[in-house]
Amino acid sequence: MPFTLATWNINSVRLRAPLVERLLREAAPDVLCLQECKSPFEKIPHDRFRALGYRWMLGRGQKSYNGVAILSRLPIEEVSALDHAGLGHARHIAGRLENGVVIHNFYVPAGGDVPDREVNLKFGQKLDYLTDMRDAFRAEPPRRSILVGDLNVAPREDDVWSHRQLLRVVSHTPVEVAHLGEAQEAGAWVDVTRAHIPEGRLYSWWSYRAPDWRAADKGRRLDHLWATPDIAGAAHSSRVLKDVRGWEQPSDHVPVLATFEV
Amino acid sequence: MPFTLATWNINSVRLRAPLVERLLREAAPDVLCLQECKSPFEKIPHDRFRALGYRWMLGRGQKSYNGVAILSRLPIEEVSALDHAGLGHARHIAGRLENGVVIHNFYVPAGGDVPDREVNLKFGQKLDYLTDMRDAFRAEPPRRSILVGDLNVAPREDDVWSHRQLLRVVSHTPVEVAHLGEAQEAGAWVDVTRAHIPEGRLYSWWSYRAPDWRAADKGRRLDHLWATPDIAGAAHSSRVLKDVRGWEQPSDHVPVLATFEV
DNA sequence: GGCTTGCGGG
DNA sequence: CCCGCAAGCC
Repeated sequence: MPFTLATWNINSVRLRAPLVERLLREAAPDVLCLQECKSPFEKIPHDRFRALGYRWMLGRGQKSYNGVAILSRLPIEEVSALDHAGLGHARHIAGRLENGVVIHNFYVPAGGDVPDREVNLKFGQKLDYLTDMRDAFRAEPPRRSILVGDLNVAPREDDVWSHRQLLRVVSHTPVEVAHLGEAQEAGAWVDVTRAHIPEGRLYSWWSYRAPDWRAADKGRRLDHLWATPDIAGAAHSSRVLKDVRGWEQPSDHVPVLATFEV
Repeated sequence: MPFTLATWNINSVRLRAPLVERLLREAAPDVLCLQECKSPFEKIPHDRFRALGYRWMLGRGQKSYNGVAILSRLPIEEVSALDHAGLGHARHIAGRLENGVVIHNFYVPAGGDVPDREVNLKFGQKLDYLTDMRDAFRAEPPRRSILVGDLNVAPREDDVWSHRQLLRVVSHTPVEVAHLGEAQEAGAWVDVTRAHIPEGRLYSWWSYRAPDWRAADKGRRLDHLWATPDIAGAAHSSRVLKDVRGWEQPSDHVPVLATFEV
């Protein structure tokens, strides 16, 4: 049975519940992974999503920050909720579908402004978080797994609007790209999105600060969809829903999707 | 030439600029007096109102609190901006139309929770404000004048949903009613609204706290429209636009209007 | 219950 | 530029 998976940094799931509903209606993924819910888990309006067929919801929440959730119209059971780097943040949830596929939903720390762990605690935490991801995948190599989320790193040159201008901007610095690469390699994760769309600039995030986001197009690909090699070949139809950035009162991120024939 | 005057506590003129525009379109008063603009005067979006024909705007503003303005499609010139009770608040503006009629726009202090000036500074300031209004009208008796605004007192028994239950609630206590009465008497002000609608309960404010404001109907008449005797007889068509309380994202106050044949 | 600002965070 | 708070006020 094929299933479609989507990941979306929603930037407040309560404020943007109508947008979530619209995505569920229009793109109709079987599973939707959300980040930056900015809500205690109990206060996520599951009823509104259940009414559209999404009977299952897993996640972790906290008051004002972070928060991840998995909405699903396929049965899914919680597998883990990891606290990498010991931050005590709601940044990960993992669930398993009945077909045995495990879905990891991550919200990697943004890392603050200055890309120097000596002067910016948050940058160090981001690197530590990615290191802990790597170590966890080394300790227990994932199988039949999918990893999605806002990883807050745009690894490739064509994942940003200007490689040169962003080399010292948090999200595209070489040290972050290296850390993300090690986490990816440790799990042998295949970048499904780029496997399907290997050429050309591809972004999933455009800052709120540029009002003419579409014209300027100064985006970054911060949101990722990975799979382990044993199921990566079953994936197809990767897409990044750029138009969602133009919806009414949008998130600054857009959904990234793929379909798996498993 | 007849002209129609409206008064409305807007509770943030910037947030509710669309509602102001709707009132200007649908009720089309010649002059609209606003209170609780909650905006520096320069930041009031006069352009949007000018586009509807309201070329003149007078007022006083401050950052977060208070603020009064007069929008007009008739020429109007500023006459005064009084600081009763020495509070340094933006609570009064007065202008004169070309026909000589002076319009006073007041926002009387709400007065806090406890109706006792010994324990509640704000209640004392409210009484002092009303006393200063009285004294100013005694010192210079108004002629051909209109006074409107949120006076934050519901003077009559049928100006509140329950006279008995509100006797010790700020806005309807005997001492406030007496102070307002002295200010009214000092200017020989005619309560135009009640001259035209003498019978029955009449409210201009419903708390935000009751979600079922229309069913419960626990209102108060805090917003007033007065005129001096020399022109009060020229007034007609008083109305209180109760439906405005049901508009999208409403103010807790509704507009009060009258037309003058002067 | 809803407005403002200032804050921390993106 | 936009989010969710925490205060203070109405």
